[in-house]
Amino acid sequence: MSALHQLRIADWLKTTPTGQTITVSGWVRTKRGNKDIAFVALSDGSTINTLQIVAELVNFDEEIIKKIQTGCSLRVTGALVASQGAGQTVDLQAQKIEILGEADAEKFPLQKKKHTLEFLREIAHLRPRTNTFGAILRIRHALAFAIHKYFNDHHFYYIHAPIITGSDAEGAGEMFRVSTIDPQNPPKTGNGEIDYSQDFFGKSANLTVSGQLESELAAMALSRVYTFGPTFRAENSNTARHLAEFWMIEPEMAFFELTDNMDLAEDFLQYLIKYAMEHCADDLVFLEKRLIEEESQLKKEDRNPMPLLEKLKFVSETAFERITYTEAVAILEKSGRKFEFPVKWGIDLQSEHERYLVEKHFKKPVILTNYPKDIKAFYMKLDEDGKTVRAMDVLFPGIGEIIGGSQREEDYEKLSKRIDEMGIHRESLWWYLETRQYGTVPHSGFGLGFERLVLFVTGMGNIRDVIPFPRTPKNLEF
RNA sequence: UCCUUGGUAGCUCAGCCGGUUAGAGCAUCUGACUGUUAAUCAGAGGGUCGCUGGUUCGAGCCCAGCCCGAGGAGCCA
Repeated sequence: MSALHQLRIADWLKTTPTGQTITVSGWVRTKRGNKDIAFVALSDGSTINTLQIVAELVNFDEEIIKKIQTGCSLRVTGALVASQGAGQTVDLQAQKIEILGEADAEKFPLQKKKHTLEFLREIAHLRPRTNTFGAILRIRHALAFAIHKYFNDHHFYYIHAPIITGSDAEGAGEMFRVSTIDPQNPPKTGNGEIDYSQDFFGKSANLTVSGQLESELAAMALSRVYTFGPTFRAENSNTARHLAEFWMIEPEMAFFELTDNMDLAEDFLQYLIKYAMEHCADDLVFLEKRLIEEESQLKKEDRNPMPLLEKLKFVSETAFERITYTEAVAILEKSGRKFEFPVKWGIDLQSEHERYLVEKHFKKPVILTNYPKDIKAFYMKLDEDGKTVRAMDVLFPGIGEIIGGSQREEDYEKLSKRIDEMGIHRESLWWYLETRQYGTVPHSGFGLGFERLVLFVTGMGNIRDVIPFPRTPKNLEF
C-alpha cells in the first residue's frame, strides 16, 4: 500500500484489536524488558500516545534487539492484539522488526527522563521528538488550520502581503534591512552615506513589521481580507513574550466599525480555543498534567488559578469585559494599589496595570478601547472629542496584549493632518493616502500574534517553546 | 537595553572560611530478573568546574573583562 494511505499509530490505537497483521513505522521512545521479552514504546507523532511493540526474544536476532534503543527508527510488522499489561489497551506482537536508523544511546541527547525546556531549546532539531513538543506542534497546526477555516467560513479572502517592503512609516518597531550591497565596500553618496539607489531594489528595503497597510488596500476591494504570515522585529527584546520572527494574523474589514471589530476579535478567539479543545484533547490533557506537576513546586500565589482546560473553557465561554481607557484609568486610580508606575490619564498602561485589570479586577479577558491619540499609531480613527482614538487592545490573563487593533481613519484630511503632526514621511505613503481619496469607507482591523495565541492555549510559559525554531537576539542556530 | 540571578559529568544539581585524589541522583555500559509501564536490583566507566586574564605558596571558590541562559522591566504582537 502507498505510504500515503497507510494508517498511523493514532488510527490503530482507536481500532478494535482482532489479531490483524499490520505494519507501523516510527521512533522508539523507550525499551524495557528482561531476557525473554522486550517492550518498545513506538511513536510516529500522530498522537501523544505510543504503540507498545512486544517482541519475544526467541524470535529475533540478538543484534537487532540490542540496536533497538531510545531514538532509533523502526518499521514493525505484527499482530495487533489486546494488551495483557495494564498501561495500554493494545499491543503489537512483533513478527518482523526492521531498523531504519540506529541511535547511539551513549550520544543521543534525549533520555528516558524529564529535560528542562532550556536544555531542549539547545537541541531544537530533536525536541519535536519529545511528548511536550509533539503536543505543542500538533496544537500549533490545529490553530493555524482553524484560523483559515474561520475566515473562510466568514467570507474573508486570504491576502499575501509582501515580506520585503520599502515602507518604514508604520512605526511598529525596528526593522531588519534587506540588501545585496557588499558590506566590505558599500557604494557611497557624495556626503559619505551609503547609496541605496545602487542596492537591489534601488532604494532601502526591509523585512515587514506588519501587513496591515497592504491589507487595507485589499479590503478596499474585497471587503473582508486577512493576512497570516511571518513578521519581523529587530527590537532587542529579551522576554518570554517576544520573537524577532513571528507569525501574525491581520484581518481587515471594510464597513466594520470599532464595535464590529471587537465582536470579530472575541468570536474569533473563542472559536480558536474551542477548536483546539475539540481537536487536541489528548495533547491538552498531557500539557495540563505537565503544568500541574511543574507548578507543584511553586508557591500557591505563583500558580495558575485554574488548570489549563478549565481556563480554556472559561475564556472560550465568558464574554470579554469591554471598557474604555478612561474607565480603566479610573478603576486603577480607585484601586488603592501602589503601582511602580503611577497611573494618570494620558500614560501608556504598563504590564502591572494591565495585569491588575485582567487578573485581579475583572478576572477575565478585557478589551480596552479609546486610548489617548498620542500613545497610538497615526492611522487610528480620531474620536469626536479629538483626544482619543478608536483603538482596541485585547488583554488575556498571563499573556497581556494578545490583539491590538483599531478602526482606521478613513477621512483624508484628518489622516493627512495626523501624519504631519506625527512627523511621518508622507511621500512614502502616497499609495496609502490615495485609498482615502478614491472611494474611502469606514474600516477596521487588528493584529493577533500567533505565538501568543499558541502560548495561551498550550499554557506554556516561554514563546520560544511554541515555535519550532525561535529567532531571538543572539540566537540563530538551526 | 536595564535590574536580579545563574553557568561544575550526557541531564538535574551539591561542593563549607581558598587547602590534598571534585561528589550525588538520573542517563549510559555490564550483569541479574518469566509481561514491563520513566521497569526493578547490583556493579562499572564518565570532568577543559562557561571563556580570557589576574591575585595567591595554592583558585570550582576571590577580582576584572567577555560569552551564554533564566526571572523581571522597557518596546510590542
